[in-house]
Amino acid sequence: MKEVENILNELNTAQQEAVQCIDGPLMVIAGAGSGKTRVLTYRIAYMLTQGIDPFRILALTFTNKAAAEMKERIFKLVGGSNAKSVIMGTFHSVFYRILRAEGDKLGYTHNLTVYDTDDSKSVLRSIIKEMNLDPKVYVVNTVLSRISSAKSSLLSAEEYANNHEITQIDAANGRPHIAEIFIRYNRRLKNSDAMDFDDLLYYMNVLLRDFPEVLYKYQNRFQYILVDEYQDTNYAQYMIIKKLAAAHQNICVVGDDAQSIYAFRGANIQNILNFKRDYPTARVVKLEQNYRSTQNIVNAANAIIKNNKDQLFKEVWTSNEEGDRISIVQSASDNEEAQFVANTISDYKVNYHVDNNQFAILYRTNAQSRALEEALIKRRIPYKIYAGVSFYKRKEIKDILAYFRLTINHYDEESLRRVINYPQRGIGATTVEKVIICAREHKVHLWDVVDNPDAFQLDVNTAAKVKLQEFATKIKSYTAMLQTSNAYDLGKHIAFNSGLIDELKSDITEKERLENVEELLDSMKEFTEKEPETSFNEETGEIITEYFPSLDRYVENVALLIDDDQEKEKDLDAVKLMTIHAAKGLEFDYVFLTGMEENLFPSSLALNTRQELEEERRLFYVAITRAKKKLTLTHCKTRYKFGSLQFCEPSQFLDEIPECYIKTTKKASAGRGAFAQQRQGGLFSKSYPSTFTTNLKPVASAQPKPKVIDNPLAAQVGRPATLEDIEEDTRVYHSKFGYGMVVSTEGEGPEMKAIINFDTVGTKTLLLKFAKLIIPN
DNA sequence: ATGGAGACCTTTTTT
DNA sequence: AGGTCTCCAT
Repeated sequence: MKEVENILNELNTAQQEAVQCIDGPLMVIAGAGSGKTRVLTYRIAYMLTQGIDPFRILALTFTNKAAAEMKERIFKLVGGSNAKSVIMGTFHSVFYRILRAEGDKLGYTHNLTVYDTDDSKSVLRSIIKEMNLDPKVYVVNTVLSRISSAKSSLLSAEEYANNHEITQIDAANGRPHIAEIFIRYNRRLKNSDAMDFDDLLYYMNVLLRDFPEVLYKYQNRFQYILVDEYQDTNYAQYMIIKKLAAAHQNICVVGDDAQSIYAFRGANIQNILNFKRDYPTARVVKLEQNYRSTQNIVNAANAIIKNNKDQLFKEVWTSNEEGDRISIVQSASDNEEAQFVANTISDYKVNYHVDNNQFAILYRTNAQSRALEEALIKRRIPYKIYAGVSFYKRKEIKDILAYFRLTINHYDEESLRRVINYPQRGIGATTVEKVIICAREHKVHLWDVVDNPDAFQLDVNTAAKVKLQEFATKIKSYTAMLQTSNAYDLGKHIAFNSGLIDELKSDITEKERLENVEELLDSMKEFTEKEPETSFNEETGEIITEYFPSLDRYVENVALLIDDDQEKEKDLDAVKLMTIHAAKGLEFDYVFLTGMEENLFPSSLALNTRQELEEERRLFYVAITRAKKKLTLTHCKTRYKFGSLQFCEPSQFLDEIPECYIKTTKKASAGRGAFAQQRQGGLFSKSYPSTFTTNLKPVASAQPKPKVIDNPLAAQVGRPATLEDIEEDTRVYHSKFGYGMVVSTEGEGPEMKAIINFDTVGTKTLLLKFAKLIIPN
């Protein structure tokens, strides 16, 4: 174990203060790149050197990755079982563990299943169908988000239904039945002995609220609480923390209000802004020295975030070198933007011998990745996209996990429905429907009917009944093995015995899915052989150092896991592509932030309120502060959106960067005037032919891209027209028809048309997205 | 039962 | 454009 002095010597003054202040409430405002994780881990290490019992320390994170990383780093600092024994994990996983132990008080069992978002949606779909509601009105996503935010605000379904304000909003939106759906949804989950993600927080609150002895127990257990990313907590999380910390007040929250970017998921920035109000005696430590980025980047980021009203004061600074100025580059189209980025990366690699993995290309929306990918492929630059479906959300993985879950919990309705006829075993949709109706009529579980159709006078033919019972028998045979076979043995048995493996093998195109199942089995093997982590019995507080690695243990662990192949990713030398959200917490030498355009970033959907715009600005702040050495912002004049070509204006955020940090000057005028400005020069002045040729094999989807609107005449006679330009009596120039006057317009957005009376060729009706009109000088 | 055509809808997404 | 969902035809 490291000595106390050593731990403290590696920290600056503010960091030391944050580390040593272990009693009483503390808020650490950690600016970007200020060594937040370092403080968190050193703080825990420090506490351990002070003789604090690791079992008394609770550290909550938002991601499994963050928890794992912290664990590893603490282990390196202090080593041994001490580090392992700190209760560290995501909000959801820690509370899931507690709820499994205490859930009987709320009418759940210790086999409690967690439904992920897909499961929730599937339940909702079936309820909406059962209620004969129009799925086009009751859009699953909308309904789920209503329910989710209610739960995050600790509103029960009944309170929701009885709240006039809420029901009136729903009614006004034409969805008066959401409250009823909510009630049924909860009932369905309860009946399945399942909780969704929000329930894990909601019921943890209920537990602490309604059972004083439980509250007392955990207040006593967790005498030191640390919360990472506090700015992203929602109300439910906030309340849990508040209740747990109420007795001892040893609560340390770490975060950065400037990096709060998850309001759309219920995160409430007020939690961090109001910490002082909640804990008047709280100490506040600000980590303001940035160790990551150049002065230009840090200063630009500071200047931008100043435009937000909701924030805590802090002045981030760095002693790093001044560095390159920020480049702003305009391209004619999204494809050219992508080519520019790829070419620049190539240049850097050649000139400065930079590895691929020091580059990141960031964007606001996932859809933007395609053009970038194609350009990188052309340039033969290895890349990896960080997005898409996580391993545990893949169909084949969910299928096999559904078998596991059903084995453990027969009442898990979603799992039952998922696998009852997959692989096909002659239990068709009609039979399943009848089972559902029958179960609802008798108010029993689907499983009960499947297991014993005759007991409930199920109205299907004998053959179907036999098949149902065969299925139930099969599952029960798995259940019987839970105590005798370890997770790997049973998992493998189920994979083969259920027919799942054969099903995947039979279809040659499913090879990847088969491999994924094999990978899952590998991970089960690893789990089975792994030395168990120290745990403790929630009920008795007894420390458990050994347990049988059974399937239910495995599922418990995997239920809330997302990342899988972190290890592989670490040494992968590839350019990284991801959304800005996904980039939070990461850093790269060279960052390209693409699509700096109005309506894309900031998103057109975030322009309604100041709060929304401020969140976009924080997102911009996060993006900028990812860069260590060099930041390049790109935007283009046209971009394909939803399949049609759109004109784009530079993002208003570009105007917020003081010119002294920008490589190429940018005139102050925003909006129209800024549109035609050229932003080239310096390092990026080199132009690349737009028909960049290589002798490589063509890109996967090598369809010829529609020719970009890039009219060379524009520079001579005027600027390209935007949709907003076109109105009655607007004077325009067309490369083929010459000058003319707009007579009238019809339609909106990409489909907007204009009737134009041309001086020489007469009246024409033009679809504006194709017309390449120019506003004459 | 199963698959193909067409309609529809697009932000971000730690669990 | 592209993915997902629905519905209809086979």
